[in-house]
Amino acid sequence: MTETGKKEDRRVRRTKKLLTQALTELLQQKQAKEITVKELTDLADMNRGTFYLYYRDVFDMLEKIRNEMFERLNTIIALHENEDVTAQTKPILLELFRFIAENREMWRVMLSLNGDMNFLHQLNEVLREKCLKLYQATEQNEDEFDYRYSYVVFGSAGIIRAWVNRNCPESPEQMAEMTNRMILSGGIA
Amino acid sequence: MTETGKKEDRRVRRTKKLLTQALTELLQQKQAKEITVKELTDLADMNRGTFYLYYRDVFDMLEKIRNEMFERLNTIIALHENEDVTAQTKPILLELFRFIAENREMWRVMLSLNGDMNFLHQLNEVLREKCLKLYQATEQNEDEFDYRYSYVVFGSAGIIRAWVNRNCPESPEQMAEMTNRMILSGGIA
DNA sequence: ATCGATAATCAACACGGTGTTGACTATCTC
DNA sequence: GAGATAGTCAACACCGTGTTGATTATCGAT
Repeated sequence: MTETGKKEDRRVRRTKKLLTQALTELLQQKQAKEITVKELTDLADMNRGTFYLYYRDVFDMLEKIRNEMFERLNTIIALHENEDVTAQTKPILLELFRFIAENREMWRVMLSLNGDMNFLHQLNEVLREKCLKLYQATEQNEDEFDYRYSYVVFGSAGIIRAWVNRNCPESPEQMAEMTNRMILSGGIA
Repeated sequence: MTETGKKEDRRVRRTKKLLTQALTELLQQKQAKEITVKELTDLADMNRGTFYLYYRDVFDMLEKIRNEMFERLNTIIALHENEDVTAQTKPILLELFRFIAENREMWRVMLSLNGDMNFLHQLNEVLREKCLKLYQATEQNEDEFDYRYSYVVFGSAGIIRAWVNRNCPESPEQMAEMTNRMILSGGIA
């Protein structure tokens, strides 16, 4: 998707960075739907027309940022392609929580009240294949898979949400262990 | 919140109903942010000004509909106030899934791509107290409660989402049993 | 240091949805 | 039937949008 092949012009990097910072700041205060291009560029202190050089509107910008994050997430997942899915504490979970901690502001915003269902949906898509393998390794009741899978992925999103909302006090190691435990042994009992 | 004490004028009921129908229809096609008051009232075949008699904008309308739904949900939950939380298949879960099936269109929209994080958040709030009781009955590790609770509620939301997306092929009884099982015995194993 | 390329600025524009107004007409409740 | 109130209609100023062309500032590369 994104042409990261050639390094961008310094001015372009600067502009996108300023806009992303401004958007992140505004998303702490209000929902994306309430954010206008005008106030975004006002906050970033740049001409309104500059915004349209890179994004169609605020939601398009949000989508591009989201895609960039999931591209990186996919890279991480791909590195664990041939991993033993029955291992006790999954290294991939640890990597996931480390990645989240590094980008905690964006994850917090995305999973917050002002967040985005698309983010949850995309998270679902990314983890689907991975879950399928885990599922096949444990030979479960087949027609329930969609529900089990939805339960696990959404539940994990809930954990992540609670974690980033508290600004990640626990270590990624703790979180990976806990999440793995909940996935395997259930939420309550 | 909403003054349901006195019965509304027939004209008011008609107007709100038409607007709600139009909104539900439009939400199947596009996101809330893309829906204008103009096209909403055009579709409902009424004067644009009439909309402003009851709602500030499209999102305000969505919020009022959401609140109304959660009011009814709270009523259901309150009826199960003194219930044995250690029972095998929880009657409250059954009631929940029946309620969802009756309002499946709205739940589908609310949990869809075009949905609303506020809905998830409000669902969290409503089920928090109930989960607390369930938790206290099983005497778990205390400092993990927030995470366990988030996992269970979000996970359940995932199940609900998958269910309404398929237009509820399974019965509420089946779903209540399955959800209860996943909450107690985990997502995978 | 210079030069060609291009990013960013600025002013200006038409467009369309917004939210509100006042006068009217239609419909409801009692 | 009478008084109250909901809905209609036309009109209004307002504001953000998305785009334009001309100008200036900054970049990367030689």
